[in-house]
Amino acid sequence: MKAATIPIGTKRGRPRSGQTTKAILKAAAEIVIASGLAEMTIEGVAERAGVGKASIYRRWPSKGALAFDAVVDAILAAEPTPDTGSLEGDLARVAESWVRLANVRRGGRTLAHFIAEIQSDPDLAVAWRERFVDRIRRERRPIIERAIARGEIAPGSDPELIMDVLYGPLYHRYLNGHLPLDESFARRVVRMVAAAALDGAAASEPRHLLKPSS
Amino acid sequence: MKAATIPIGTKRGRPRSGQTTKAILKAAAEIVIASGLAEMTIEGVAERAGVGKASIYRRWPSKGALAFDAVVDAILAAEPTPDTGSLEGDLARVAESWVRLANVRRGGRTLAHFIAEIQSDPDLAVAWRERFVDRIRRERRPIIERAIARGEIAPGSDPELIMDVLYGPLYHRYLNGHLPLDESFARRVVRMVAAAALDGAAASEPRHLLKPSS
Amino acid sequence: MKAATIPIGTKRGRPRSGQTTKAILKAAAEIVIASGLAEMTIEGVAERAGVGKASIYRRWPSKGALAFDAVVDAILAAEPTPDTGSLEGDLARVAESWVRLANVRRGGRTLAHFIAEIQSDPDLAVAWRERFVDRIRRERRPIIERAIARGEIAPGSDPELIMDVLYGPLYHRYLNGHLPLDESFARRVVRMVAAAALDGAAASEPRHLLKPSS
Amino acid sequence: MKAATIPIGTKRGRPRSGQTTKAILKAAAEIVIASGLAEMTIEGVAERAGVGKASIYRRWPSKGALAFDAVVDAILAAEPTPDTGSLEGDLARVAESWVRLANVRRGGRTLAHFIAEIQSDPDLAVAWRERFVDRIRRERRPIIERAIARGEIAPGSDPELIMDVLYGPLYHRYLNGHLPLDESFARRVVRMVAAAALDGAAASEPRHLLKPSS
DNA sequence: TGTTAAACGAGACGGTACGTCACGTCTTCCG
DNA sequence: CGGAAGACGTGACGTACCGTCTCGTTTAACA
Repeated sequence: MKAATIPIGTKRGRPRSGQTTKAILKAAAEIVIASGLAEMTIEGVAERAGVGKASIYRRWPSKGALAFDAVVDAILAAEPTPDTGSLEGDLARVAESWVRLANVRRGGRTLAHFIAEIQSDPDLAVAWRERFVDRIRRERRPIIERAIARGEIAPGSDPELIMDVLYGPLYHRYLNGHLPLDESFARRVVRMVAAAALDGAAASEPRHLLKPSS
Repeated sequence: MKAATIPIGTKRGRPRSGQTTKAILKAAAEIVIASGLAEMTIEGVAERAGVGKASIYRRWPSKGALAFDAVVDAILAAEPTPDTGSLEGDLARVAESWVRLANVRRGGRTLAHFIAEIQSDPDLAVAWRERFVDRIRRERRPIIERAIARGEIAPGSDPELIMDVLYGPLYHRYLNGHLPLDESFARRVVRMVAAAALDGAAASEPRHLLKPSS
Repeated sequence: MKAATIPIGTKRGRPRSGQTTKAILKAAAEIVIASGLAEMTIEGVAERAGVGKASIYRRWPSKGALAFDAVVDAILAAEPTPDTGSLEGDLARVAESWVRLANVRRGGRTLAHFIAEIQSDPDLAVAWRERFVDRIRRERRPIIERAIARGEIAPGSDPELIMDVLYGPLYHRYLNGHLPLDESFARRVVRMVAAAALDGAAASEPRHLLKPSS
Repeated sequence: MKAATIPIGTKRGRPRSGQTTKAILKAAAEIVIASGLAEMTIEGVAERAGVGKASIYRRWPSKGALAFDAVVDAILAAEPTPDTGSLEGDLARVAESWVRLANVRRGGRTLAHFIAEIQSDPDLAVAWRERFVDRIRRERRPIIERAIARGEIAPGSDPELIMDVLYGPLYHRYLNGHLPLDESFARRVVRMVAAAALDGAAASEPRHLLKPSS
C-alpha cells in the first residue's frame, strides 16, 4: 500500500515511468468502475494497459491496493464539506450526496467492493482506514465542531460516535440491500442523529443502565 | 440457495442422504469458522467431509450458498429477543450481545465474510436478506412494538429506521475497523437511538428541512 | 501436433524452457512405455515431471500429441534400412526386426496404442501418418528400388502396394492377436511378397478380372 | 462378454426383460454408428434407452462388450462367402465388399473403433477374436479349400497365412489412412495374394534364407 | 389368484481426470 | 538497466462419467 501517493526514491537507474503507472491506473479504474472489483484481474489490467504483469507487481502488492489507488481519489473528490448553517442541514447534504453516489449506475457499488475486499486483505484494510475512512471523517469534522459551537450538540459529545450513527445506517442498507437506500432514508437518519445530539445522547460515556459497573 | 432447508421431493431414485449433507455442512462450518470464507474451497470441504465434489455441487450452487447453510443457523441461534422492560434496556442487550459475538476470536469475522461475499454473489445476497437480515429483524421487532406501547417511542415512528440506526453503526465499525467495537460503543449507540426515538425523530417521514419539496 | 519439433519463435518474453519440455517428455515416455497410452494421464505426467498441468497444455493440444512426441522418435530410431543384396533378405530383416520390437515386453504394445488413439483423434492421425508411417516407408523405399534395379521386382510395380502387403499382415496379427506374431510368420509373409513381386503381380493396375470396366 | 447370446437361467423372480435388453442394444448401436465408440458412454446409452445404468452393468461388463453385442452381428451379416469359380474372383469379391463396407459414411469406422478398443480391454479382445475374427475367417475358409482343390494354391499352403496377407493390407490402410482404401487397391492386393499362392509361396514353413537355423 | 422376490428406473454416491483460469514469481531480451 | 512479454509451478474451478449402491415400484412365475 505504498504506491503512487508515496514518492519512491530511486537511487540509481531510471525511475518508474509515470506513463506506465498512469496507464495501469487508468485501465484498473475503467475495469473496476465498469464491472466491479471482483471482475478485475491483474492479467486483465496488464493487457488493457499494454503492460507486463511484473510492472504491476513492482508497484502494488495486491489487486486491492492497485484498485484502491486507481479509484479512491476519484471517490473522495466528490464533494466539499457543506456549511449550511445548521447541523441537520449539513448532515443532510452529506448524507444525501453520499446516497446519490452510492446509487450511481456504473461505479456505485465500488465502495461496497472495497469493503468486501478489506475483509480478507489486511494491508488493504489499513490503507482503507487511513486513506479513506479517516480522511473523509477528518474532512467532515468541522460540521460537528461548528454544531457544538452553535449549541446544536451537547457539550461532551463524541464526534466519532455521531459520525458512526450517521454513516453506519447508510452503509448498512448499502451493503445489505434489505431496504431502499434513498434520500428519504438519508433525511430520516439525519433527523435522528440531530435530535439525539441535541438531547446530549451522544455523550462520550453514556449513563449506566443495565451494567452499572462493567 | 435452495438446499438443505428445503426438503427436496424425490419421487423416484434415492433421496439425498442426510449423512452426506451433514458431513458437508459440518466440514464447511469448521473451515469457515476456523479460517474464514475466503479460505474455504469446495475441494477442501469435499476432502474434509470425505465426499465427492459432485455431491456438493448437487446440493449447492456456489460456495457462498454452502457456507450460508453451514453457519447461518448457528449464528441466528445465538440469543432470544430480550425483554427487560425498557427500550434502552432491550436495545442494550441486543447490541452488547451482538458486539460480543462479533469479537469472538474464532468465527467473529464470519458475518463480515458473508457481507463481503454478497457484494458479488446476487443469489447469495437474496438468501442473506431473506434468511438472515429480515429474519433477525422480524425476531427483534417486538422490542420496538413494546416500546411504542410503553410510550418510549413516539407514535408514527418507523421500526425499520430504528433498526438500521441501531445495527448500522455497529456493522460500520465491525466492517471498517476504524474504531473499537466494544460494549461501551454499543451502549452509546443505544443511548442515541433511544433518545431520538423518544423525541419522535424516528418518524416515517421527517420534517422537511433543506429541500421542502424534493 | 506442432510442439517440440517445431522451434517456437518467440519474439519477446521468455521462451519455453527446454528443461521443462524435456522433463515432460521423459515422464510421458516412461509412463507410456511402462503402462500404455491408456494409463497415461496429463495429471500423472505433470506430477511425475514436477510440472504444472498448464505447462503441458501450453505445449501439446492432446494427450496423444504429447505421447507421440515422447516416444515416436525412439521407435523410429530402431534400425537402419538393411541392404543384404536380395529383396527377400532385406524384407526379412525389416519384418523380423519389426516383429522383435512388437514382442518386446515393455513397450511392444506402444504402436498398437497409437493406432488405437488415432481412430478418435484426427490431429494425432495426421501427425501419425506424416511423421511415422510415411517417414518409415520413405526410409525403406530403397529396398524396393534396389530390387527393381536387380530385376527382383517386375517393372511397373507399385512400391506402396508392396509395402502394404508386407506390413499389413504383420500389423494385422499384432493388432488382432488372433494368431502368433513370430519370426516364422514374418518370413512366410516376406516369402509371399517376394514371390508375387517377382511374378509382376504388384503392378500398379491389375489385370481386370471380374469387373473389366469398373 | 457373456451377455445376450447366453440365456441366463433365472431361478426365481422376473427374468431379464427382453424389452430392456433390446432397448439398450438399439440405443448403443445408434450411438456407435452415428458417433463412434469413443462418443458412446454408458450414461448416454442408459438415457437414450430409458433405462437405469445398473440395468446395463447387470448385462455387460464393459462399454466395449455392450458395443460389441450391439453392432457386431450387423457387421457380420454383411455378405455370404462368394463362389465365383476362381480363387482370384472369390478373393476379389471378399476384398471389394469389405472395402465398400469400410467406406460407408456412417458406421464405416466401427471396425476401427473396435480394434482400437481391444488394445486396452483384454476381455473384449477375446470376444473380438472368438466372435468376429475367427468366425469370419472360418466362414471364408472354403474359398481357400476350393482353390487348393482346383490347384490354384500350392499344396501345403497355410490358409491362415493367405487370409492374413489378404486382410492385413486392407486393414492396414483402413487403420492408418496413409493411402486410399479403394477397390483398385483391393484388386491389386488380391492379385498379389493369388500369384504368390499359385507360386507355392504360402507354404506353412518357408525355405530358409538368411537365418537357416533360427 | 394372490404372494413374493427379482429386475427395474432412477439417480445419489465417492472418485478421477478433464481442460481452463488467474495467481504471483521468474527470466529473457528489447530499446 | 527498466520494462514488456509471457513462461513458469500452483491450485481451485466446475463438468463429465466412471462403476457401485440403494431406493421404492412393477411384474411375472410360483404356490
